[in-house]
Amino acid sequence: MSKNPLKNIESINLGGGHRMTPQRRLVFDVLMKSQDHPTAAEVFMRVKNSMDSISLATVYNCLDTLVSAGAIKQVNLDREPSRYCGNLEPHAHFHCESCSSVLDIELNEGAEASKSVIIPKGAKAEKFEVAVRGKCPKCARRKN
Amino acid sequence: MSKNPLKNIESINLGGGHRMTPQRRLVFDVLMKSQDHPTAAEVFMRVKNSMDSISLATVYNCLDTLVSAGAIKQVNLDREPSRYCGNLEPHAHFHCESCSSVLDIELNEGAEASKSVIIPKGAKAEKFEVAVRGKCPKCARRKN
DNA sequence: TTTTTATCAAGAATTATTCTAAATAATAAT
DNA sequence: ATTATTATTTAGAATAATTCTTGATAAAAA
Ligand SMILES: [Mn+2]
Ligand SMILES: [Mn+2]
Ligand SMILES: [Zn+2]
Ligand SMILES: [Zn+2]
Repeated sequence: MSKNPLKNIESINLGGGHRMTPQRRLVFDVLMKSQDHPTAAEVFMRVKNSMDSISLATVYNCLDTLVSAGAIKQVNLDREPSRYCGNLEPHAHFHCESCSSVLDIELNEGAEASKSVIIPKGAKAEKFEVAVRGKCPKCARRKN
Repeated sequence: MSKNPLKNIESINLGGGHRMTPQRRLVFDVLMKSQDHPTAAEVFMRVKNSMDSISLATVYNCLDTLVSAGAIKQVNLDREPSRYCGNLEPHAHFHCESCSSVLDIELNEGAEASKSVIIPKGAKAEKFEVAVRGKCPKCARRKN
């Protein structure tokens, strides 16, 4: 069973006069099938299998549109290229320091991240993000 | 009272045959005096007041060296330029979405961020980071 | 002093991303 | 159905933060 129960892109409303297009559909589909948080360049390579004529600029455009529409998420690690995530469930990310892979991690109900920090008086906190870095299971078990 | 009780750079050991130099001292001093998480370009401008001949490349080099030595921290927000922080106490960061300022926020003792996520079996978590984004007190009170 | 090593500075190179402009396609208006 | 409007795609140029290269300088070691 896939973690991302294949959402039908037809059901996704992009809003603001945005059209559903073959390119956007393909980019979205790649993300729904991916568990590994691909970069724009990786999405580009995967989409090219279905549509050889697509350009990298279009992939960037589609990713931006889908992120704005809330259909996918953008994941930023330190100084590395942005990665994209098709898992819309609330979750956090684990960044492996040796292989740079990104894993979804579940949030613990009851232990909210919002309770771990003290928001300054008068500030309006809108989003809490927890990131963990370390070694992924694969890299942790490797000797050295 | 400053939040960063002016650490004497002489007392900082950079390790690995790294020398203390006037440039590194100045960059460090700027960070100790700053509460606002300046970017490399901002550090550059501030350091130029004391040493007009310093170059941006050197500021980048000094910042990297100081970060590696653990004398300062690097703070990365989404796709924006890196910022640097002289506050070595454990703390988190609040990113204002309207003015892009970065504020230190305190960690709540007892409600650890590590408890809010479920680490994958076999992974070695080394660092937990909580980031909050929203509107800083100044921007929140402004009538839109 | 001579040799070695680290650092600095200027500018070139890199790289992820955004922008520009022209072509194409979809939608709306007539 | 034609025409006009608007959105989209594409290739390539531009941008911007950062890193790299290289030739001085300077400090430390021999
Ligand atoms: Mn994810
Ligand atoms: Mn800070
Ligand atoms: Zn790994
Ligand atoms: Zn603000």
